[in-house]
Amino acid sequence: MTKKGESTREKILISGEKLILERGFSGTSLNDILEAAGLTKGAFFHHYNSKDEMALAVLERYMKNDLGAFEEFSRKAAILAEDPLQESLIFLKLFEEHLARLDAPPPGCVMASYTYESELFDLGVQNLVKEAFRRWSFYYEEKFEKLLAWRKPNAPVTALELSLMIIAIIEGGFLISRSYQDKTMTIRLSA
Amino acid sequence: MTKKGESTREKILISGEKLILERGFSGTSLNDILEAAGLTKGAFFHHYNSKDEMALAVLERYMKNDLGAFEEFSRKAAILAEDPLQESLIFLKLFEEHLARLDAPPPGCVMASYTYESELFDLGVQNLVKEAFRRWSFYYEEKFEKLLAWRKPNAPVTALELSLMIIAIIEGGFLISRSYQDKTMTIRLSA
DNA sequence: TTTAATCCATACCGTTTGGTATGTTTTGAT
DNA sequence: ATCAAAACATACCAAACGGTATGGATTAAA
Repeated sequence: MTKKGESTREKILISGEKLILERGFSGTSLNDILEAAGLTKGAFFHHYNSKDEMALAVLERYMKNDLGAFEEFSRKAAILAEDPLQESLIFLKLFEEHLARLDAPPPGCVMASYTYESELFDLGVQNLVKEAFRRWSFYYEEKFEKLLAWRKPNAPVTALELSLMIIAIIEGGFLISRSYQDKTMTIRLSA
Repeated sequence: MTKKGESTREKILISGEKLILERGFSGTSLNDILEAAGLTKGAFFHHYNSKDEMALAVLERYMKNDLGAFEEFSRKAAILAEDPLQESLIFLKLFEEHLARLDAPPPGCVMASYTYESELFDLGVQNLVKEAFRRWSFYYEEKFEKLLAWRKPNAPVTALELSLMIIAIIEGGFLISRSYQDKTMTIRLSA
């Protein structure tokens, strides 16, 4: 894989992700993507054997970026904080600023987009979406574990419940803020 | 509009909603819908002038059903309860049972589905989605108003914030439970 | 500088898409 | 029973779709 090749792959995935988040996967044609990326079919089918194969690549890239940012914020928060609660709050703050920054594509989540078209995807993609949610949830679970060990909660909640809850809130926040076309509305998590 | 005509309209909208929730709007072809409904193009274009016109009708029907159920649960809860908190809890319980019942189509929300393909729809549909969220949120807002007036909350929260929060949780719950293929996971709201 | 592999553009193909044209059946009122 | 309007089926269409075939340009190692 040459550098040029790698770059066009990225172009395809970037344009693909953007358009998929705007119009959905099957609402996005290959020509749409290639026009946005300034490429042609020859380039596309040299790198991917089918549109579905690209769907998988888009998801993998999204996951890598997302979990990468997650770990970065996690590290920063661990350094800056002095106790578990402060750490979580700093982390959420960083995550929030991150969400506020990305506005070029309408805010959204590739997993969520694929989920609402799930019947179209093969099991490989479906399972990867599930895996992504699981991984994401597990990261939060670890954080909540630490919190719950540090201070007993008022209500009897588990770390797993809380992690699923926060993911649901984020995903729902994407939806509402997008429908309202108000990116600041990706709902304040600090409640 | 004869009774037969009304019935075929319903068939189209029912099959349409089901398939749209499974595959997304543009992932669902007219032939898919018509095959599922046992009809042909002649029938379809007699009742709707375009696929987009049907998208609108599907959304309108979904809103009517959804808000209808909402008001029904609201009435029942008001009768059964003795104080605002109990009323809200009963309402949530009814709503939860309602969600548990509908399993034939994969659980989901038409507004959410359209939102992740929003660039494909004209402003009429986009605004109706926004309106649906607004109405939905307003119903919850009223409930929270009553609750907040009854008992001062610990944290300084507004009814609007809480209503948006609960909608986000429900929408996010749809997503996760669907990806996990576990309908009981549409996340316990009682937290 | 040659050379083989990678990379990509162009032209084309079969299928599916949303939509139309036209004719037949069904319905409900008179 | 008659008849006009409503309801539907069938056959067809142009455009867009995902995908292929082929040949020319780039690249990087030898």
